[in-house]
Amino acid sequence: MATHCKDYEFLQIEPYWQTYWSDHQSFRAASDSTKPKYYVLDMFPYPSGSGLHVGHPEGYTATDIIARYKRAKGFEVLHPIGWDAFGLPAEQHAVKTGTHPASNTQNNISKFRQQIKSLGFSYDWDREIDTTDPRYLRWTQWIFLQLFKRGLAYVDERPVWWCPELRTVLANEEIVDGKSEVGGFPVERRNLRQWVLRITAYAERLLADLKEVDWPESTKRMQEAWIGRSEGAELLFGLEAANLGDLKVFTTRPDTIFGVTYMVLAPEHPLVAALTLPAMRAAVDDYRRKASGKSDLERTDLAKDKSGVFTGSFAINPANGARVPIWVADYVVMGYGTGAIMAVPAHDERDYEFAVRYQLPIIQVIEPEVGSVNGTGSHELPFLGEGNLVHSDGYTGLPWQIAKKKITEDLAAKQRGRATVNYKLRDWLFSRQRYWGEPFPVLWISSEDYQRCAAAGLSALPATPVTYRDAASQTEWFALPLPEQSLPLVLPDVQSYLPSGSGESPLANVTDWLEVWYDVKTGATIPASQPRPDSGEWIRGRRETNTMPQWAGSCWYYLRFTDPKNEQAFASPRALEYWGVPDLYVGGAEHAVLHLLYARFWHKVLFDEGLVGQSEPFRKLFHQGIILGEDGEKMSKSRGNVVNPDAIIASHGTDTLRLYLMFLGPLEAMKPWNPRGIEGVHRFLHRVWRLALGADGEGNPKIKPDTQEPATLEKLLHETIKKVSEDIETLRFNTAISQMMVLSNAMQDAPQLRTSTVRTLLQLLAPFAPHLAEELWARLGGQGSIGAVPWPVADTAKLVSTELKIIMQVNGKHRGEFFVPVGTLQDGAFQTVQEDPKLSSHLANKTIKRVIYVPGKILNIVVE
RNA sequence: GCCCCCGUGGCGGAAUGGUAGACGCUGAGGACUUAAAAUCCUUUGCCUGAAAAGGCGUGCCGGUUCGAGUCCGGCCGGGGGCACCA
Repeated sequence: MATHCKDYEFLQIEPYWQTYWSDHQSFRAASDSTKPKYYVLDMFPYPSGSGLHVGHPEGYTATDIIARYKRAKGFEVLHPIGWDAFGLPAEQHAVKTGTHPASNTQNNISKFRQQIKSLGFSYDWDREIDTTDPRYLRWTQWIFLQLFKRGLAYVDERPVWWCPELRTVLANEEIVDGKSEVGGFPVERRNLRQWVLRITAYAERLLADLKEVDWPESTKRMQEAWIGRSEGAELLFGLEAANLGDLKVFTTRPDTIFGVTYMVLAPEHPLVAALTLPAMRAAVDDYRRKASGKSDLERTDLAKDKSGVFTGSFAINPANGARVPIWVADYVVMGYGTGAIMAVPAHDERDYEFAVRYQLPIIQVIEPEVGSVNGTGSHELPFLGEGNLVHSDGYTGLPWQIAKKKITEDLAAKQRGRATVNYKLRDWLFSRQRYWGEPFPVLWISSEDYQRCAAAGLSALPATPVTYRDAASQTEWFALPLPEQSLPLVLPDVQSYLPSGSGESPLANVTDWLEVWYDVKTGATIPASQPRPDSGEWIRGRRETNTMPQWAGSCWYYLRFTDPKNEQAFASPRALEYWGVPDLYVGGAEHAVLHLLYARFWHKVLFDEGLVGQSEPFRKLFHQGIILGEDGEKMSKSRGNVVNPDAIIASHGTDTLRLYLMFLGPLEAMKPWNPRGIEGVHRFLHRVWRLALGADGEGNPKIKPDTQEPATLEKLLHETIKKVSEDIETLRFNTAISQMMVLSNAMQDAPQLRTSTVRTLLQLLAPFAPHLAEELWARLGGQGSIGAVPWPVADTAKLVSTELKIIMQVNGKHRGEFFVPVGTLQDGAFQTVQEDPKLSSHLANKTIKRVIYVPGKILNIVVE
């Protein structure tokens, strides 16, 4: 038990206790425990080639403190770690070196694992998972099949960002300032066949259920904004060319319909060609060509300078029969609403700007209420505020909200519109043309074969088949899900990791994997190059060459941790029932929208399937802040301000690193690294060492099992127990540490110390600096691991004082202080002041107007 | 442009509307030492003052209150998110 070093030799002590914990399985999370459970989760890392930087241990230390604290509080704690190991860098490395991305990935994982282990976190390493492991990705594929079955996955030609340099498709979020996020290469638009997940079907619930979670308000707001719900109406405008039918627009302001002076179609709108008159054709075609060549970025760059062309056609306003010109302009986008708008320049900034530029009429139909708080009566346009309708036959005088409802209803009654809700949230582009990702467990088969499979009821098929038409061969393909028993579908080896230049992944070149005979009875496949077997029901199929994006594995990993080795299910109902979902989830704010939204979506699908018991995956969420470099800038290799945790562990020990990371400031704050500050906490740990042990390495002689301590120290001890406990619960670790410093300073000054006092300090310190705490605990005769000892409880009887310090103020200014017995009333306190010549001197020659007494705190005397 | 968060000593930061600056770093002085490191003690917001004490002070301006770093309004500065979403 324990090392024998006389000094604080952290390089001996830390590995010793890490081995001890590992040997004793100190952090094993038992699923059959009778204790209440606590599940605390870190956002698992992508094991990059550059290894850990100090930002990683910041969040991990926080959760480790919570985990160790909750164990001491009697909880069965699940505190796992794993690897979000699919990712573009590994694939790029493979392209460069020709080695399989799995080998590079495993090297990186080993490095991360070793680094994380040296930090002494109390993870249950038996539950380590790796998203690229076939035993894991099998269930990622399985969950995809559940989405597929429910009609939440489909295939569509989508204009996607194509990066010629990376030879891959990028998601919007992988593009920064019009360049690829990785490498900074130029990107362009290309239409490619993509898998898309119908997250929009869950938009309403994803929005509504934000009310149920304990998350940072800013994160909830970001998700709300991302989902972007807006209530309005779809309205039908007739067309002068009646044979073309109606023009459908979406608007949030049906109440302004009498102010419509023109219509705008997005350049990609399907009616543009038909509505363009011959005289306008050249200009419109030219405009559309230019618009299609523009990236989204260029379009937004030109936001200040709106442009458009007139088609020559007119629409008919369903409210008043007015003839309205139809324009094409790229400030209207095809992807939102109907891709067409009614323009009301008097009450919309964008329409106003456009109308001014092209000298289109502007009709005001909302007027601010004169004399009201909001309304000044001024008619400056565009007017976006509250008000009543004007120039709106039959509605004039109505407040706009009422008019909005009424006009929508009236148009609906005439079959000219209906109230609708629109979302900014788009369906989720769920495929990548890459090698290093989960293959889709789907086969493309012919229409006839699909009909046969459907008739035989052999697979769980969606209500509507997922199909696509191959442009070259004009064949329609049907997506057949693989049966559960043939999962996992693993990646085949490839000759080259370079994408096939056509936009398909390298998998398109692996003919024997790609083109197969498939036995619908057994789910078996053999290469199509072999003869079709005689027995069984073999059909021809082509595998999907797309792979899933990196998000897939991280959408459900928190569930796998509850039962990571299960081969029958993604997790057993029993494990899911006991562990449920994380009680606390800690990770960076950079995942505030996408990862958290995607995971919530999948979780809700699993909830709808009856597979999980909660509608939300992450009840409580916390974002740790970013640690900046010494220079106050973001840490980056190019700036040369990166702090490597390995170096700190070697020079100061991991307990010091952990403590310092928590002492820097509030966990959520962005804060710079200060190499001198670390000496302060290191000194603190040295002081604790010397407090416990003498120079000989034996117990400090001033510690006695039963000795008299000053009452003030006893009180401070219990105050510290209370504050440290509360601060851990609220993740305010910096103030918890400073309180322990206050206590240890007082203990250092005390001539005698009770053994129990020292032990309690060690217990409070144990979640923060576990190695040192274990060592000193053992040296002072403690039994077993300090982490297993029940957490100390503050004795409230020890917290009360008999005497209170009262601040004396005159007109709110601090003028002195005095002591009174507990329970002293205002008169008593005032009398004390009057009897004290020094205090009462402040009242000389003054008229006392009022006295305010806050018992135990303030006596404020208001004088004239 | 819109939405959100944040501005406190030389530095990181602390403060249920109630002593602003806890705790730590840095600096200064001292003890120990042949010397240095380490350690320990004192001190460290600014101004006046020998001291006692007093005045000023939480980005700026105003307000509410007996009392404001904290609440309200307006500005200035920094950070994050969204970005023609009709």
